[in-house]
Amino acid sequence: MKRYDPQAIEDKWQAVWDETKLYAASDSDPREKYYYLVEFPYPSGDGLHVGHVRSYTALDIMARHKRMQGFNVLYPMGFDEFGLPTENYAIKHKIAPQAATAANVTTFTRQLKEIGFSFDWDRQVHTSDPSYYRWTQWIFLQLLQAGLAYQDEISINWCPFEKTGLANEEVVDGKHERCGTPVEKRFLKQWLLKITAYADRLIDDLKTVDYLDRISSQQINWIGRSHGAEITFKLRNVEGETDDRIAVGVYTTRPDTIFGATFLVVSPEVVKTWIDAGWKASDEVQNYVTNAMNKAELERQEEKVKTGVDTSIKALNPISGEEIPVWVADYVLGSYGTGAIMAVPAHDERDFEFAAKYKLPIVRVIDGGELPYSGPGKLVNSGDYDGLEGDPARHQIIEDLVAKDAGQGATKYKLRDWVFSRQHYWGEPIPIIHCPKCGVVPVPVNQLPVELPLVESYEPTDTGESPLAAMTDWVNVLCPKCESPAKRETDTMPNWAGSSWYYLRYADAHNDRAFADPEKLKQWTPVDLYNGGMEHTTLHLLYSRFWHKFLFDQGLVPTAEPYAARRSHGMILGPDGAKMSKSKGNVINPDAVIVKYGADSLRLYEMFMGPFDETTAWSDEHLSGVNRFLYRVWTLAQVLMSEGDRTVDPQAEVIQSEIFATEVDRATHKTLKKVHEDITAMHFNTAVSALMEYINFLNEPKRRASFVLAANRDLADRTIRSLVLMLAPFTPHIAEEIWQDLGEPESVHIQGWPKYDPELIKEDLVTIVVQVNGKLRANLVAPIEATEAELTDLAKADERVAKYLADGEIVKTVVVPRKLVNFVVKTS
RNA sequence: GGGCGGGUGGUGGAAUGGUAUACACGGAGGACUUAAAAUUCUCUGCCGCAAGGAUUGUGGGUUCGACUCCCACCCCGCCUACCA
Repeated sequence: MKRYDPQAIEDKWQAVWDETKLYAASDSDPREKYYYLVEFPYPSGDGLHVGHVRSYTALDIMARHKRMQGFNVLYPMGFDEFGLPTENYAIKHKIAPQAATAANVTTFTRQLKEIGFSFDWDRQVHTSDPSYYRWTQWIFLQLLQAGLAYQDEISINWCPFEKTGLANEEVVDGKHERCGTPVEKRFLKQWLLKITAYADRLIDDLKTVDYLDRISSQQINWIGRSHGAEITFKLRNVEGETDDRIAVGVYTTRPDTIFGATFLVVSPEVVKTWIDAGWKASDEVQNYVTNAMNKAELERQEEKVKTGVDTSIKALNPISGEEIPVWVADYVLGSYGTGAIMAVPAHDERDFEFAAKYKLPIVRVIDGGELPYSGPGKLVNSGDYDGLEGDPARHQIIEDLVAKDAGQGATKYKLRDWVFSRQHYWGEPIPIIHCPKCGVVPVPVNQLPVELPLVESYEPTDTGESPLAAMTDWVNVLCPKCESPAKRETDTMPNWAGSSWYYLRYADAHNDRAFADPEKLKQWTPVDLYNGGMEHTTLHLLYSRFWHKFLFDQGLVPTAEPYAARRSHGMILGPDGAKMSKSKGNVINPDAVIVKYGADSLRLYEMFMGPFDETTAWSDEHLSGVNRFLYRVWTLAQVLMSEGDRTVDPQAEVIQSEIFATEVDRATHKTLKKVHEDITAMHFNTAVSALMEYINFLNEPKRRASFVLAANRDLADRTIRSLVLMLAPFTPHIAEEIWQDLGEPESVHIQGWPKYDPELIKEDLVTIVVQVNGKLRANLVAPIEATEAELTDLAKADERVAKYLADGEIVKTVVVPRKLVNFVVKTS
């Protein structure tokens, strides 16, 4: 009997699939398209992670399943190559990032092929390839032209370890999310992209796509839209005079509490602009502001006790007419709203704390619970507005503010513009030339790509300039407009640039005249199903939606949203239940798993380990169970296929009847239905369970022996075929091998998916559960069409039930046809 | 503090109003073997010798019937956070 040798058959078939380009998607195929996308990997030196495998296997199964159902499926793969780990590795080992990337891509490619994913390798995308980033640069120039890219001298998050500016999204807990270094503040001239211009659409259009709820809500949260009012308080300086240099509006979501505003708080950032404008601050205010501005984010966040200084400025409440003091305090952020608030200590916890500390008045204006009370309620102590409820009060006050020209309704967002400059070598050069005469000049499109020059040192500098600045040959150019000496922009793009549009390039990966042909975009986009990690929800996913919407507005892509559906896989933890990390030594290497068990086992285990979207810990023991299952499948296949020796083992007890065939076919079709539905719903773990149950059923010794009978030849044949077809999406190699052993000349992966026959799975007998007062007392088997009366009689007749009915009165009988009978009994 | 998940045997988990614990792991015992591994068979959530009983984080509710629906609370995970 032929032995199961996973590694041998996997190598063999991978070579065949590669050579025959079995999974290449055709642009001219008239069948309905389906586009599955997984996040392309960053080719780090660590190699493929089992987390990649989980995501890629899931969509590989769906892609294979859809292909078998006759769809023209696109399931592409590429590499997100720019990024700091590669640069750091290159610096440390003194090799070019290009070389390090090439080596890592080779490893990743080998690993991906060894798992047998059905990617269309002809459409590979490499973000660091000039033929690709040419178009990344081109899109940037379109953004620039549309006024969505701009330069600004801003205080940015600066990572002192990697010596680069960071986007907000990359700062976690005041630390750089990748290297953990506390982030500092620096003032640098940076390129920014106006993602805030798309804030509303990025929220509102979520209604038009099918994203996992937690993904949508996380994006909505991150964008942080709130509705309120912007209110102008007239300011008077110490002398009681108005001063043009000091002015501020405040933003509040609770204009209804305006009578409770007992002071104003302005952020140090705003006060600094006053000082810069020439306003004379007291030494105390001056010091406080300087101090606060020098603090790193982390320090400011860590302060538990609020501090502040009275500026001696007075503000006039436009509604109540009251004069209140203006304070500066760093618990108010310069970067949100207007950078100033009206403090309502009675109804805001932070203001309450501050007022208590500095002995500022606290006035209740909303009827409700204990102070500080931030809930809803009727207005009190609010002059003419007393008695109004929150919503009408807010509307009325905003109306009155508008009438007095002292404010209006306003919508604010937490989302900030995307800091798009990095002071690093290993990224797309920003295609800009700075001319002393003409200013910012875009590199003419026909001169794209602006290629990264080879440099001697990739070390970032401390000056806030990228290493490219040292490349004078490259930096010094003539201005494309006036031909006077000019300099290239030396900052590069963040690593999120290339990934913001790569899914479009898959539609037309080799186009050198456009980022993609409009017809091909129409053919393939949008992505029908996109799967990726939750950690990209507020980074890559949001950025790429933004770019896509921009391209849509430019008429360059056919849809307003890039991804029709987005799903996310759960994290795989180490066997110890902790997040996998090199330092903890709990990293599972897929290569080792393949060497020991084979790729099919790896794939099947990752699907079986638990619900696809939930976090689960790795277990080698559970993996070996799946491996055993595949050996059982193999052995069973040998039995079902055995040709020459179809005699009965005289010792074996066999079933040789029509009932046997009916029973087997029914099991087959039930499994077909279950597996089909579970793949569609991404319930891969239960699909695998169903296959296991099916194998257990077929493998029962009596059945196994019966399959070998000459009379059951056809039954055995159709059973093994259905089994192999069902397994094909999950474990493509073993399925292909058995399919070939069945004498089939063509690949199993281009066969039609076997449809289940609803007639076949109809049962004529069902198990009826009999309960007394809701407690299970008996099971009985009854014909499926039995009436309520018949079921009641059958149930009453059962001695196990009768016992409980004897000493009481049946007050009610509940019958659910095909399912149960429940007697409600009252004992006297 | 806010948002989103989740809590079921020794373990991963199944069941979305109708037999709780499918499937798998682990464990126990048997067969095969000189032996071990592998394989294979039987048993295996808890208490109880058994009959039986209790049981899905806790407490309450709706229902003939609740892991499932509703209310309150406790715990865990992820995301986010002086966002006014």
